[in-house]
Amino acid sequence: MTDAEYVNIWMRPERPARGPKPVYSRAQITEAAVRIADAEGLEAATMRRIAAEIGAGAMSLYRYVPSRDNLVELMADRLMGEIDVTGMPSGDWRADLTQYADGLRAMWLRHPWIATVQRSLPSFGPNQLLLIERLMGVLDVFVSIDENLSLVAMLNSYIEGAAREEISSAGEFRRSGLSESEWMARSYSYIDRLVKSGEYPIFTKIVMEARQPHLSRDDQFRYGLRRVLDCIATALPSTAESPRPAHREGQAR
Amino acid sequence: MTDAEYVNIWMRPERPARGPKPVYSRAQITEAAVRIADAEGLEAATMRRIAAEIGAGAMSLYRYVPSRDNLVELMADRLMGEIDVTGMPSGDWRADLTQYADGLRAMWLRHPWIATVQRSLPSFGPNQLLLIERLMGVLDVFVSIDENLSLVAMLNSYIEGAAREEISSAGEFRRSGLSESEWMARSYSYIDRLVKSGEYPIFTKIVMEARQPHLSRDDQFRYGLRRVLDCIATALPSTAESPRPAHREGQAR
DNA sequence: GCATAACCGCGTACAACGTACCCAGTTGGA
DNA sequence: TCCAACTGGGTACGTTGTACGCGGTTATGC
Repeated sequence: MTDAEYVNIWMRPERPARGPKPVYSRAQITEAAVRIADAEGLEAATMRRIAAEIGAGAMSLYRYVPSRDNLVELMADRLMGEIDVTGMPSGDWRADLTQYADGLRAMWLRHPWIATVQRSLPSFGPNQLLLIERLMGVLDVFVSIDENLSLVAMLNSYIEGAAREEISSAGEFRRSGLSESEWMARSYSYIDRLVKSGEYPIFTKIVMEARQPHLSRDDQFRYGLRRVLDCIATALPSTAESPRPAHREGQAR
Repeated sequence: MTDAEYVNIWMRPERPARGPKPVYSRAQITEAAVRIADAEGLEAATMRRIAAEIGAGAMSLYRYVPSRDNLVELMADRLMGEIDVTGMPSGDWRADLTQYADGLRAMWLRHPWIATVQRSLPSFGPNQLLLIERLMGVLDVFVSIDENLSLVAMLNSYIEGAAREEISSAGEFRRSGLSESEWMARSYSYIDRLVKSGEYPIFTKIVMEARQPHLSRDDQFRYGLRRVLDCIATALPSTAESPRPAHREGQAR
């Protein structure tokens, strides 16, 4: 009954404060779990492993967190806190959204396991909430709330999609157990076979382009981002664009 | 050695053809796994459960598939085959991309568990390859290959992002073990507390809007998609837009 | 025609997982 | 001072992916 009351992690108090003082803390456990996930992937962050990391017994974690799923929620919200959105409705919406985009992408690349946590239901942790307030505050003065939602969703989709692609194509060799060069050698023969078959002309062009990219990953991201921002600009009133005209090319930074 | 040769599922032959005739098949196993995942989520599609579904012993599956991870790859590629891209470079790129977008979104909503399979490395199954050829063929005549990649990535990100949001906000209550109404009642109290606190004005506006949406999910998707297509249009040469002018409003269909 | 190698389905077994349950020790409020 | 409410954590259970090996089946070389 009292347990069922707190289906939501964010409503459950960390410690009811009656018995002996707890030795550990949610923050400490979350930190250890993030550390392990960063180094070895999310599936390596088992309850036993996390407990060992902080020198506790496996079952002790359940004094602080109701389940592993809930701990992952905590981890995800902790990551949201890494994105710097201080002073975010600054007046220059392009600068704000660019800073946010860079921050979110960088966070994904630092913690690629975030791609594997599916929010089965929206989870509004404190960091997530703060992010929503600041980020959506940027366009709030220009457009209606549903227009804002639509635009921010498009921006977020672009960033996450780009990050997902970077993660899957460049990193995350943990799962396969192969080193990067090993995998390259293996998959090369398969891709080579596809190319040589002549049945996939466009795929072949993609492979050739990928072998000799003339844009760095950062630049590719920036290029696509500028396109998305230009797209957002068309949905804003003309008064919004004053600090930095849409058609003039600003420097990259 | 001979096993290590086939790290890639698509290079491993289904059956070496020497011993007795196999009773089952990869396609049959994949089909059963998809059926279970659709009904009860991907984590319910265990090897034992899949085997039981087709009336086989658990270990028999390993005669056809090297590991569960590889089976999931097979499942994902099977899903790609559901998207109708026949005769796709039709000349009307807007119509083509709209059809693709609707198809991909519908597929995601039919198989929400696809959101939980992370391609740790790009997996080019036959259906995936065919999709790439047809889809990227649409813009191939207008732009360079890297521009095409950038545009298609943006489109895909939008579709997947929108689908992810629909899945997490509307469906997928399997994991929590709660019914929809139960969960609504629980989370309502949390959201209500956030709203009443007055600390989150924009979040509050979002909640109010969500309670009384004035656009259906389909329309929301279409609205955002049109914006993305308009954005793509600006990157295309003016000759591309002939069949359907950008500034004239076509009917929804 | 027949031995044999290469396959088949699948039962058993094992390590690793999340976590229910329990117990001894600790502590703040009465 | 006592006891309820906590603490850390050991043991144990059900479930998972899958390594291994068995007895039966079949295409192939002689």
